[in-house]
Amino acid sequence: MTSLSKKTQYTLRALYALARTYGQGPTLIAKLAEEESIPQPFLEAILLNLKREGLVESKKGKGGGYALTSPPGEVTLGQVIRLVEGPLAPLPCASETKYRRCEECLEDRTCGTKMIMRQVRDATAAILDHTTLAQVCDLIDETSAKLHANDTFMYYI
Amino acid sequence: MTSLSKKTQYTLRALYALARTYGQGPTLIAKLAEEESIPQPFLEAILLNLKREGLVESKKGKGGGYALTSPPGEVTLGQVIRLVEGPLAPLPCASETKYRRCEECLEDRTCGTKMIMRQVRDATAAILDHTTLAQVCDLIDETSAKLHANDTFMYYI
DNA sequence: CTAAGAGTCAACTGTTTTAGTAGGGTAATA
DNA sequence: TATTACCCTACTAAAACAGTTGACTCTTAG
Repeated sequence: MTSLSKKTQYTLRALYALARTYGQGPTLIAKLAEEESIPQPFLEAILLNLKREGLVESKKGKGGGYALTSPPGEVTLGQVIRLVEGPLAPLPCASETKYRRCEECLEDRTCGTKMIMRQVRDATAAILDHTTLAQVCDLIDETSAKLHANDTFMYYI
Repeated sequence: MTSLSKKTQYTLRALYALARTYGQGPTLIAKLAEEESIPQPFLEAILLNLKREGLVESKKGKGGGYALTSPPGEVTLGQVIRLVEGPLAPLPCASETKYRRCEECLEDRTCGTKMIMRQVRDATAAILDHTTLAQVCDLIDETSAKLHANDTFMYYI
């Protein structure tokens, strides 16, 4: 089921970075690509896509770059992943936002797999639609802080 | 994220069918393929794989066919999906059963995406590892019964 | 008003996965 | 010993993934 593509991982990493500099002006594609180790032309395509979807805005010319359109606390992972990967549900017929009848189940209403996958979708959406970029950044900071505290502590043993 | 392949859907359909005839002797590949609308050579490969993993057993010659190894109440969807699709986690580094360090996150311990995907994995596993073939068959029967009751009811309005 | 900075865009390419097909081999039973 | 039925390898077409190429256009400073 490994379903998060590299593209989505790149997208999320780029957005975490933009979240951290929100309100401080635009960031260069080149800088983002460098710092997050993402092939620059690929990142360009990714950001362009996010721009078309309204998640980020861009500025051309000197002092240009990309920035989040909304505060990081208002962007959920669910939104982002849906933009890049499509529906969260493991099957199109189990999707809430983009339901598409499944070619596989002849009797759509009594497809057992579908009913269970609907539960999986709901559980996944409950997590991803309530987790924002800001929360992820905080989580990363907390974890780093704890790790560092432990490392420091180790030296004293 | 649509991550359930046709192969897995076929596998599950075949297993539901075998679950319904558990204890009544083996079922022919040809019959399974016909009834579940699965290309027979593909189904053969699927069943062979399940056999290697110990989920089903086969008998050759006249009166042969395939049957579940264990009672349908003891086989979970989690087991089956892991066999066919691999780990339930959206990222290899978020897997409990088959952890594999992620090439993408330089600092594995502070990867935000990983931490959230771990939550998604846990929620998914909680559902799939507690749902058995028998439960799915029951769910299908109940749903069919309700649908039929409604259909009948409609005629009386 | 023009040069440099910086994003925009279409089209192409190599690799991997998916969803099969083809065709013969092997074991069990009547 | 013929028939039934599973076993196995190898091949392939199409789609998805992970990029690359190269030309283009807009913005701003000087």
